[in-house]
Amino acid sequence: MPDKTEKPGKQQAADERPVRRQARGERRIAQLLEAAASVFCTTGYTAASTNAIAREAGVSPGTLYQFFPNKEAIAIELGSRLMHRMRETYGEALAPLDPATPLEEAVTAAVDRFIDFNCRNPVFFALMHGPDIPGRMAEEHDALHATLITRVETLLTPFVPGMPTAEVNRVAQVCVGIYKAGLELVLAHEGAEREAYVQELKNVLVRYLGALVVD
Amino acid sequence: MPDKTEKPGKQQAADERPVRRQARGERRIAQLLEAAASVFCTTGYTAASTNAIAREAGVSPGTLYQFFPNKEAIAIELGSRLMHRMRETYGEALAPLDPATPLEEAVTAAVDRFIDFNCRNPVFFALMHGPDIPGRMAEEHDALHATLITRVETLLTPFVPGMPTAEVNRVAQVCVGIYKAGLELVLAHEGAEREAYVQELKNVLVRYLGALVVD
DNA sequence: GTGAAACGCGAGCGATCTCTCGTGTTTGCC
DNA sequence: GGCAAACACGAGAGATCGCTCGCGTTTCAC
Repeated sequence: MPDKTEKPGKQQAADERPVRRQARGERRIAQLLEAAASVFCTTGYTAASTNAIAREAGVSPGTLYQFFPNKEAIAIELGSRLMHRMRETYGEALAPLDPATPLEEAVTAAVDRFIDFNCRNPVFFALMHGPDIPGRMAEEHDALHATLITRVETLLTPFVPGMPTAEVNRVAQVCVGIYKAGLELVLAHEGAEREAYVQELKNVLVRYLGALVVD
Repeated sequence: MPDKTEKPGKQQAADERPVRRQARGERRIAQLLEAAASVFCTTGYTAASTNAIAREAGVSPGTLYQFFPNKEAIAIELGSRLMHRMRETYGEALAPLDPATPLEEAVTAAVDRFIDFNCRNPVFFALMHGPDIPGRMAEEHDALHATLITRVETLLTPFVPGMPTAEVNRVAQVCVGIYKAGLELVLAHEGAEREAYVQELKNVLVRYLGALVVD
């Protein structure tokens, strides 16, 4: 039974009470989500135990379940807040491009933004990457992936005017795949080495897409 | 306590008996490994239960533990046999290249071979991909990854004569990352669509590496 | 044929994990 | 101040999983 009562003041279906949160409760929720992020990062979702999350947050298991109906809901809410933060950080993300923008610049901007976000929020990668995502998490995951693909497609379209949509979709899938692989390498290194991998990721994308543009 | 007694006739350390396998036992082992491959493919390593593997193989849990000391040993042995099959299928893998071979041909040959192997043995991907690999599996994983990187480096060297080794290593890491991402997309599709993704993967690698060659 | 060892079974032990429940404390509203 | 609801606790119920153990069956060397 999912708990939609994180925000107070919303009317519910007949079988759920509003549960008016106090300031203390909101603080606990934030605390628990932060602890969950930490635990998910180090052990992954499935291996993370709710008791470990509660311990990390310095509360009892019972308290955790005061705010989340189950372990999955923690990850869902965490992912949701991450998505929200991502949207508000980048507005409409890698969106507004006048067709005059050169490809290299567009790729650089998009990669820089996403890499930056993922470096600041390593949980994002941990939640998205694992094959250990159960039930409703998978839906959320697929939805995010789909919107990402769609956005890349619209980003791509002006650069490859005559390409059939099926092929555009394929190219977008490949781009996202490349980005994920690059992100993994980037997160695995630090400092100058990390910067070098970022540059390499940009190179891969620019050269791949560049060949399609002049084609 | 790891069990090195899969092959009969080997002398052991003082604390382990040889355990002379009968033909029946070898058959059971193959049966169990096949079942494990199936279960690992559908649920991943950590989520796979030894009881499920035994059930899939049509034997009791006790019988499974007659041949494997623990769950990890199953994955280890499975990975080991997979590696062996890979080596014997491709000899020294993507090895002998006279320097006259054009880049595109080299990439095509290497990608085709690896993709083919991974399509025939989907467990390989399942075992390598998950972040859910515990203990000694991780070592095996890292070892394989390292040898793969090294091989790609030596493959790469004749094409980029003046490049410093650190950069060669980075390029190899990127290539392997790209391959993994491409493999995931390839395995997610079938028929003509799959072929198209294989071609796209080759394109990415050729264009990325091509720019380094003429550089 | 006979004995030893390999094979096979399945109930169940111990550990772990998710989630509950009874009880006590704090907070906010009148 | 008083009361209802939100918050907090932690033992433990219930389920699952890896793995064991005792005992019965099959195989094989002699």
